[in-house]
Amino acid sequence: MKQQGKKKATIYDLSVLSGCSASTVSAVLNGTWRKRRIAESTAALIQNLAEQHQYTANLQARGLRHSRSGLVGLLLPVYDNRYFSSMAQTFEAQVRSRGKCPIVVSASRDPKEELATVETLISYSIDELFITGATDPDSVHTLCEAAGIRHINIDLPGTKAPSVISDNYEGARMLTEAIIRRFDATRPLKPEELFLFGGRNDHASRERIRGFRDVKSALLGGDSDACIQPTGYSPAMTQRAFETFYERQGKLPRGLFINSSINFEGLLRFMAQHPHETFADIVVGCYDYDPFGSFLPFPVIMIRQNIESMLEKAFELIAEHRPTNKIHLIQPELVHPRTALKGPLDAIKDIYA
Amino acid sequence: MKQQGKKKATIYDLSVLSGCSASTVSAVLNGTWRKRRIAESTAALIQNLAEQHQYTANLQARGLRHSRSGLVGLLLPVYDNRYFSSMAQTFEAQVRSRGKCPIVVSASRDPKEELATVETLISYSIDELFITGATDPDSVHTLCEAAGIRHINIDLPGTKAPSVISDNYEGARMLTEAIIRRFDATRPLKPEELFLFGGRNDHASRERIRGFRDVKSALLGGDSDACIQPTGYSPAMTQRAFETFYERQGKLPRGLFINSSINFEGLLRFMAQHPHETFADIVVGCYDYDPFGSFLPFPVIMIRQNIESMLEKAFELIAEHRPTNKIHLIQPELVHPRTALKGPLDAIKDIYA
DNA sequence: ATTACTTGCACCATCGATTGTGCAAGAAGG
DNA sequence: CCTTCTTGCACAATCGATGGTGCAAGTAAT
Repeated sequence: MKQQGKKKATIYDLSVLSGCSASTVSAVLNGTWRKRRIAESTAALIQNLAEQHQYTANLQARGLRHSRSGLVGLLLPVYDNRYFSSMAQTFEAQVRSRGKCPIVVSASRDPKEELATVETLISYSIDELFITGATDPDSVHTLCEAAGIRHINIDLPGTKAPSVISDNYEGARMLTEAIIRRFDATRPLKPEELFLFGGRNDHASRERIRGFRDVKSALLGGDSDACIQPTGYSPAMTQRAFETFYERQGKLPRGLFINSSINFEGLLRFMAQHPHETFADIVVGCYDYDPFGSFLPFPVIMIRQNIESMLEKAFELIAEHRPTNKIHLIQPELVHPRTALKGPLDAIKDIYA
Repeated sequence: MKQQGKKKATIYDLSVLSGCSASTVSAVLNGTWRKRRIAESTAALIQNLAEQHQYTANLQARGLRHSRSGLVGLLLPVYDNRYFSSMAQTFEAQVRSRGKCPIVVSASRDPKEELATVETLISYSIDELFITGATDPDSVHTLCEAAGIRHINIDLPGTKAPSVISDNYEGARMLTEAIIRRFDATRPLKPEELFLFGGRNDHASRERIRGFRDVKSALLGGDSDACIQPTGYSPAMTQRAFETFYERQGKLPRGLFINSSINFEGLLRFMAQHPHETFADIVVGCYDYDPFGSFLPFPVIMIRQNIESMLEKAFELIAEHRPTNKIHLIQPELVHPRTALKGPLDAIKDIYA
């Protein structure tokens, strides 16, 4: 009974086969048939036919009719690091558990790409959009608004849409303090030995920098602009910053606050060019958690953002009838060196076969 | 001129505004207007209106008409590791460069979820589907076949659809040999000191295990089944395998072949429970590349699968009119310890602002 | 037997875009 | 002035699913 290579069966095909009208077939197959007082026997007949012919609804047609698609989108800047890939993984699970279909797309932190991508998603009548790492959240907001699409910002505070953000200020404070305290009282960290690398002029970076400076000057004093080295979210730029620093100073700072795991990859590239000894005495704090990063040969303290809670809260907010544009803060977590946390992959069953 | 909160403009709205028919509007906006001999001036008028009213086509309607959507799908098992997240990242870039819209979904290595997800994608009339890490590629094939959707397997050899796979056998050979040669001639690795952890009964694992055994018995002799410890693709299971081994032997094997970075995370969890000294003398080979993994405190040799080449080849094959079901092998690359390779993120421009 | 419901389903417009076809007005040619 | 093109566009069917409305046949009530 297979339709090999043929077109897919439609309700019209089943309508002819069953002798019923297309609307009856439709009602039976989308579950509204009791409401429409279709006879039990008719329903059974049609359901059998549908199964035999492997009927599946054309969701574009349904979406066209409903102006909704059942799709829920997640807009990411990139996939290829543990923060965003965990985000995607968790998002998928949560959307599926709500009976919808998750769609993940990335826009490479390119404002044009972002808008084009969002327009495309809107054109497919996605029902909801979760936005994270957008460079221009307010323009994205404008598009969604115009199309009447519910949307929410994650870890980026748009002024116009509700947002769930990680408490970057507090996280940075915890991390900075942990770095400082990690040093022995016999050879404590001096103010000119603590630097921040990475980040750019986005909200998250600004907050982290603020937290870093506040704690640094409180505990060590001697704060100056020189200890902040923004490099954008680029491994190559970050590597260059380390090389430059090293050339000038002949060594790395003993205390390193790295703004994200992407920037941390810049340090890896630097490491590949220099012997082990270069890193004998350093302590790294990285704002992002990567399980492998936690086990490097020097102490790496990490901040794990609470992705599940952020998404959970986001789903909650987006479901509200009239979401307010308030900003919801979620606390991140400090992760000590040599720690392997469970992640979204642990939720996946993998029967060894 | 913004349509704030209103419905989106359609060709009918523009039809009324311009005084032209909807078909004329459609032709102008989809670029076929020259072919339809629409006057230059009419086109300009309509294009202006479209811009003023922020017209964007309803892609569900277009897709319904065309039975195509412009979407290209990638089916992943999971997002949250560097192999698959790199795959997603590279896929996105390649699809975009071809003017289509990439859609990435994961199915958690669950056969049911896989089929359901593919059915959903088919229902949206996706144009092409790239499949990787599916547990049941042949069923997926059957669905695609029935719907007439071009599809291709990546790193998993379906018998029924064309496949591009990584040369897992050769990769495993290189990796095994590199592990063995890493040991000093003064204290060479003995056959009972080399173990393989991870993997399950899928094609990739089988090939890797085959390569491992062949090289091991050739170089060290004394092969036995005991040195293969399959644990599925689960960090937790892998950790348990290490703990069990450690309890029994009082130490880890000096040579460790780890089947994937997911399994490597099991080793991280084990590491968290044991002091540094436990790992003083070991050499790890991991089949998968993770930049952070490459810099752990002991030598980690990794295999980087050539994702760009695999996808490139896949795009080439899927574009062929009549693709043959042959299997195309792509060579992976050995990565020495302490190596930070460039990745797909380097292609992303990040102007520091 | 007449009125009043209930049951079970068919009819048809609709969502927005696409495209084959047809046709009027004007230009060109005889 | 009468054909024959060409130009420029309108008409209407179509993709597949949905849901409001209408209506015949059957049942119950008076």
